[in-house]
Amino acid sequence: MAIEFEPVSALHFWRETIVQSLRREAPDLTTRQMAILLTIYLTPPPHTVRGLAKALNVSKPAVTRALDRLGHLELARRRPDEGDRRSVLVQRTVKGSVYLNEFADAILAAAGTAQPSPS
Amino acid sequence: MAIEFEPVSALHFWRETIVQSLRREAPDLTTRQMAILLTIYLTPPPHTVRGLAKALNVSKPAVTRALDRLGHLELARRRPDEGDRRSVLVQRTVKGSVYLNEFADAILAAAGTAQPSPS
DNA sequence: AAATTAAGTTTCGGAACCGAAACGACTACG
DNA sequence: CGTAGTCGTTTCGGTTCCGAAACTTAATTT
Repeated sequence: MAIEFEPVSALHFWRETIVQSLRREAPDLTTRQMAILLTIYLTPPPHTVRGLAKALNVSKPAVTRALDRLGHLELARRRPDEGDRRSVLVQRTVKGSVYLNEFADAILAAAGTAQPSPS
Repeated sequence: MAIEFEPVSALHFWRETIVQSLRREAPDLTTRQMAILLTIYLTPPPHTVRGLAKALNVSKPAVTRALDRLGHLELARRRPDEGDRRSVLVQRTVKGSVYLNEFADAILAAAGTAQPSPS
């Protein structure tokens, strides 16, 4: 799928994607929660609370709370670090993979519809 | 700017954009608020509360509250409809334009880094 | 074995948000 | 007219979120 991106069409594309996700029944994640979820799935492990907080410029309690919510939704999972029991390793789940696959589809669909308006 | 989009790179691109906006001092808008702001700026007027609510599949009180916040941030403005005084017309502002221009820049920048373009 | 440092969580007070329902202002219809 | 319908806002009860600071547990240092 090839896209020619200009500022206005970039905004159209963004709008199309988030409007689609508003319509879905999929759980509505905050920006922070989404950033954490994407980081877990897209960057190499291990992922710790402290590492996520630093990488995303967010406080540690905010990461903890986001993980509470993601865990409750079964989109991510906490697992104690056997090597250092102070640490927590954040891991992926099947539901999380499905959720992000569907979200990627929404992005691609939006990229398709937001395109045709060069005039 | 040309982009080849595949599912995983679409997610990388999305992550890059929202992580950038997390870092900014720019006010953090909810998904609904962002959808409303984009709709005001990207689709033809007039924009009313009920129209926005219907277009975005959101309740009217949610639109009212989102407009309260956008108005307080001066990203959008309410103006009474002289023709039908029950209605409110939602209008753009200079700050809103600036905000979205910067956001478009963030999208384009993310598209650049998230995509080691093969062409 | 203290004392210190580190990682993550919990507490605290406050702010923002949500849907459903009630409400006031206004228009349209009979 | 008056009644019904429309539009946007406000109220109500409840949930979620936030940062700062205190706290718990575990590892490291002295």
